[in-house]
Amino acid sequence: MQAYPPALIHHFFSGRTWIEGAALDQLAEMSRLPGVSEIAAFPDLHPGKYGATGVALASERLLPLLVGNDIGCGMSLFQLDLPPHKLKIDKAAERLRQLEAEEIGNPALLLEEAGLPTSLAPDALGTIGGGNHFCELQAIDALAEGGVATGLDGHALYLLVHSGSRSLGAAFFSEAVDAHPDLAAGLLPGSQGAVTWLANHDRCVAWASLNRRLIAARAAAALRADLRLVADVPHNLVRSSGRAFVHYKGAAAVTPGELAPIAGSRASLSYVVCPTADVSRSLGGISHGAGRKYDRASMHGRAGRNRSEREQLLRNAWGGIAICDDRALVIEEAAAAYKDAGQVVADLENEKLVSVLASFRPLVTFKKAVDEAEVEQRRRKPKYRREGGRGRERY
DNA sequence: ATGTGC
Repeated sequence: MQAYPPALIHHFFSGRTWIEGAALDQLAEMSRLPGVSEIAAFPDLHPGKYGATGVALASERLLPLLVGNDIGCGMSLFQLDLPPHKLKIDKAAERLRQLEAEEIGNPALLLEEAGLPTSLAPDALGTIGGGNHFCELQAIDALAEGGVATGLDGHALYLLVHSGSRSLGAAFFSEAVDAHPDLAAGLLPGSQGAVTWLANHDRCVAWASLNRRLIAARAAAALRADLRLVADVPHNLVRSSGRAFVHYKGAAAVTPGELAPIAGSRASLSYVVCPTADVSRSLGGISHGAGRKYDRASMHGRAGRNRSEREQLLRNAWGGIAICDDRALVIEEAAAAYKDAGQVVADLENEKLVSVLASFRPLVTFKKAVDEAEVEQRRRKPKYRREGGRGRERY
């Protein structure tokens, strides 16, 4: 095997930001992957399954493991034609609870309009998914002069949507894993494996963007509002740059001058920033969110140990509420699991990668609502009931 | 992240 010199690792975070040692170890491992020339690490850096998250990485080989299974995942921000002063949070939450029951139109037609095959996971369109994904109703907390100039409006409500390619990216990911036993070593440019993965990748990026738009359209319909797209920025993808592939893993792939959302947590502020020309120093990447401080498993026992604590986790300091009927997810996504997005943004600003345009407070965070129809169907056809009585009875 | 399942 050919030996490569380890890649240059650039840190775009300060000593004030908590960075887990395991993530730095992963960075060092990633710098020794074949073909890697340069790595940019951002303040939301944290350990991930196939390498650290919060990273942009340039390599002459394609490294699908680094992008992971949610190919095309990203953040989109929309402005609503609703003023915050009229908002009744409980009423809005009640309406948003029905988000995924709202019509999205003809999926085949929507896919066709997006230049995608009509067979591409049409039934999953407009769904949020799990994990850290959400659709959040927000109001501007603070607005810089530069924010006003870009059309951000302190007297409007906003929707921030974080979602990806659902089962589609996962299917292409495992397809690549199955086809290439040595996928960790990367795919060579122009190889059949690289061409196939890149084509699937491009579809996932377009599908995920469409998905976020449809989630927002559903939310706007539930709120009886109209909406306009402010920003749409993916953070799990690859971009070609000359001879190199730049891999973004939990790092927003930005363009100088084009607005980018940086998500806070369920109970802390989110931001909209304007990337500067200096992002050429960070491989065109910036942070995409606050970044995890504690992994999902270690949150159990750390937060939400009893019912009243869990109920508290659904409320925030601004009177906002979260809709999440999944008890484990409430705990795993507690604000305490995340770093402070304000510190993340301060580091990026200090590195001259961005200017901050506005901060946003969370009012209603839609994560997961129990589908009553589905529950009812399961009740009729119990999954674990068998004729022969093998296995445990569920009811 | 994932219809998180034999």
